[in-house]
Amino acid sequence: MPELPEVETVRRGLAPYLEGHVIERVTIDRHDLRRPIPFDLGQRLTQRRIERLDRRGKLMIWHLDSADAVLIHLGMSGRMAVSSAAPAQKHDHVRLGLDSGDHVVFNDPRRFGFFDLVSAEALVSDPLLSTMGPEPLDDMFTASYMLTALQGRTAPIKNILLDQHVVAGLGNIYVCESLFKAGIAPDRSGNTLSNAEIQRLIPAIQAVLTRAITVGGSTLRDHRKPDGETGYFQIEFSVYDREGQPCPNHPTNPAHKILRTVQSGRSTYYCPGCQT
DNA sequence: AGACGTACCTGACCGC
DNA sequence: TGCGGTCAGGTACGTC
Repeated sequence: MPELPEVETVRRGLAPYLEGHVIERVTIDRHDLRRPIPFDLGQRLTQRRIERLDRRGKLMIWHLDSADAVLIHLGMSGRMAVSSAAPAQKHDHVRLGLDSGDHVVFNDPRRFGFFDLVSAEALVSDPLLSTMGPEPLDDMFTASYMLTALQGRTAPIKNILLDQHVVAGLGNIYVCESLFKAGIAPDRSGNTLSNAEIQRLIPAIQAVLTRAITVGGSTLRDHRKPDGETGYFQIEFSVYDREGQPCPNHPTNPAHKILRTVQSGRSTYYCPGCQT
């Protein structure tokens, strides 16, 4: 699930319950996530105040009143939830009790995500964070940056946009949707994109992400806002998971039926009429 | 270096 | 109802 809009939705949902509050109790269910939970995480988190919630790509970062920061990746199936008091659920790996009486839970059935605690020095050299490409909604993410990034890249543009080193936060859903909006076929080699196409791609990505954040992300199966509500962007998908359905731009034209292909083992949805 | 296949893990869904 | 196969939003690693 969780791509940039979902992580941003979770961050915004959690912030009012967490920022300024003190962690009083830490319960860990199991340590063997994609990154092992540090054995001393409970000790280092207890009595720490959460100063600020941040996000970088698909990573959520909690800045504390200590030299540590919490790094959270939701993987494929991760969720965060806040409640006044709810019974522990299956796959609740980390549970925090706050001074407000609220409980914050990290739940991840597939354990592709992680809940890590790193020092300030380790944060800047973190293998994910230190090599991550620009934030797509930042001024740094421009057509000229992308032109350089695509030089010499023969891989399909779909795969390149999934590469977090090129641009942060895009996953399968938002890459498919952005390429549709930009009118670019997903199997095009990166280095064959024209200037005009790159000029369309940047604002297309930004528009798709911005709209998705506005409506709380996409809920296919797992994604929930911290209050348990679903996101709503899946209602607005143009191509993703819409194989055989009409393209929204040309609903009556049979040459504009959404197709599904597989690229590097992952589903790609696109309109063969609109995307060339 | 870049591209590609595979592995990690659990749950949902489909056909039989 | 149960079983096996397939698929899923992501990243890391080995190989060429």
